Amino acid sequence: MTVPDPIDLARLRRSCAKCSLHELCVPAGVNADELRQLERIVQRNRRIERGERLFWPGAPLAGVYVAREGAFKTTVIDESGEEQVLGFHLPGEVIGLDAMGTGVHRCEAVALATAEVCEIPFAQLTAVAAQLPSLQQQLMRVIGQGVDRDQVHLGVLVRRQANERVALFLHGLGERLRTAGQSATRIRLPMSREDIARYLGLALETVSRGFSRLQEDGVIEVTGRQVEVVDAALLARLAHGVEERVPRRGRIA
Amino acid sequence: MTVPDPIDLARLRRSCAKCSLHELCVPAGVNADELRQLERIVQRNRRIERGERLFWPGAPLAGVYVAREGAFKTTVIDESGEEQVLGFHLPGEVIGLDAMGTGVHRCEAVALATAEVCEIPFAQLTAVAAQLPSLQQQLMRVIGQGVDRDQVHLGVLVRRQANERVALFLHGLGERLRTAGQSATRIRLPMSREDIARYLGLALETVSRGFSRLQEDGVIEVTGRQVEVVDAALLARLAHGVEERVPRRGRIA
DNA sequence: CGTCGATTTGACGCTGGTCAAACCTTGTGG
DNA sequence: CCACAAGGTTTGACCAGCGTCAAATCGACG
Repeated sequence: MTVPDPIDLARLRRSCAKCSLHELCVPAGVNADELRQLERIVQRNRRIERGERLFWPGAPLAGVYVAREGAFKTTVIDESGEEQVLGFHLPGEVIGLDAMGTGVHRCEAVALATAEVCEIPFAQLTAVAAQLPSLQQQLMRVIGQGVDRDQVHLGVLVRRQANERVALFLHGLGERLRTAGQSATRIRLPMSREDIARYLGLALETVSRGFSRLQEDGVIEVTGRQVEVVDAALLARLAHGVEERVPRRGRIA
Repeated sequence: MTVPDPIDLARLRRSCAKCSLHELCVPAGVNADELRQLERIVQRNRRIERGERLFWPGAPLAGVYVAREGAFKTTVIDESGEEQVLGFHLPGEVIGLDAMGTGVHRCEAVALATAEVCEIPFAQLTAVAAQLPSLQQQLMRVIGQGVDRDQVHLGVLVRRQANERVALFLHGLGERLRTAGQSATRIRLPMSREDIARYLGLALETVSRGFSRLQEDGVIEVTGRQVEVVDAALLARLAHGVEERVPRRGRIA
């Protein structure tokens, strides 16, 4: 056991944050020694070209990934052959925990743009985690948050109007871009309208109409994949289902 | 360390299976000693009346639960005040892992019928798990399977026609009842049409019409909450989205 | 046997899916 | 640097599926 070293810790934290591993490390619960151990097993700077896959259904869980640059989508093909987009993964967000349960991936992760990822080999992660209760706990927490996100997503897909879904998507994306250290108002979408549609459970034309409608209403400016959020406050309200130009139909008192 | 004791193990396994803890214990990975330790901390036979809650949003994670009798639904209230049903929990299925991430429940669990539950206090579970890597892993596996289920649910809610959703719901329920040791064809639904509707993201009238349609097509016999599956094979096909796409009032060929 | 909530059934209109075509953006090659 | 090609995106027209409102009927339980 060594005495905690504030300077080293700070450097590692920065490096970790830079490498976007902060979801695993930063939110407290991991001390200097543990962070150092974790750092040691991280494999850095693996380059993934646009369209390349990080893993695919049936692949054994090799590791968890965090993009430093670029973006990913995770998808499954349902039995009718349709692609369902489960989620998008921006820099700093953990990818690959879906195989946690079975040890085998059920979805595939595709790079939406050329990406730089860090990889934590799973065997070594569990080995380290087994010796570090706080990391174990942190791992649980990250998984739990993933579940939370899924449930939120689920809530969005059901019972929300198409335009609300689009607004919520854009709003959420902005928030996440902000945490990733990018602008939340000047957005270059890494995914196509079709990807968004398959994420939101809509037809791609409906997504497109949603964007157009938001532009008409002065909420955003759209030019293809370039989106400028003009009225962030309004976007947030629309996302939370507060208004909607057409008065809402019958609702609980 | 004691030598594994097959007789004791068998007894415990049975007891565990009877108590419906099998999701945590049975699927291998837990040996006799570990199972014994786990058994020791299980609190048995807590009685929950219909409508009573096991936990609610904001409640700290006290333990994980498994119903031995009865059934539960887990729900959240979205920001517009609507109740969204996240899932139903039949005997043998673990309840309460949603608080894994944060340590605080985000949903509430309500008994749909008077229930008998076993509780594993969380603090003790983690304490035991910390010393038993295989249990730790098994815990992860159960959580992972929960995530899987969520993603399947998600897949159902999107892109599926209303009638397909109803068929898939009934089919899935039957399968789960079978694993719980009950009949998969003679079903007494513990939940209302409204609960089902809020689970599937439909209006309750649409769910009702879905049941009626399945009856017209000779798939099931419905009398209120009593459902008899007449043609299980057809139900399975409908659930998997094969056929359907039948002209307005035509029967399935 | 009566009451009350749950379920079914009917009628109608809106949201959003589908088909189709025009338009824009981006990348490529001349 | 421009022209062209190939996706990607937008927009329009149409209509069917399903949500909403309303009322009748059923089932559970006192």
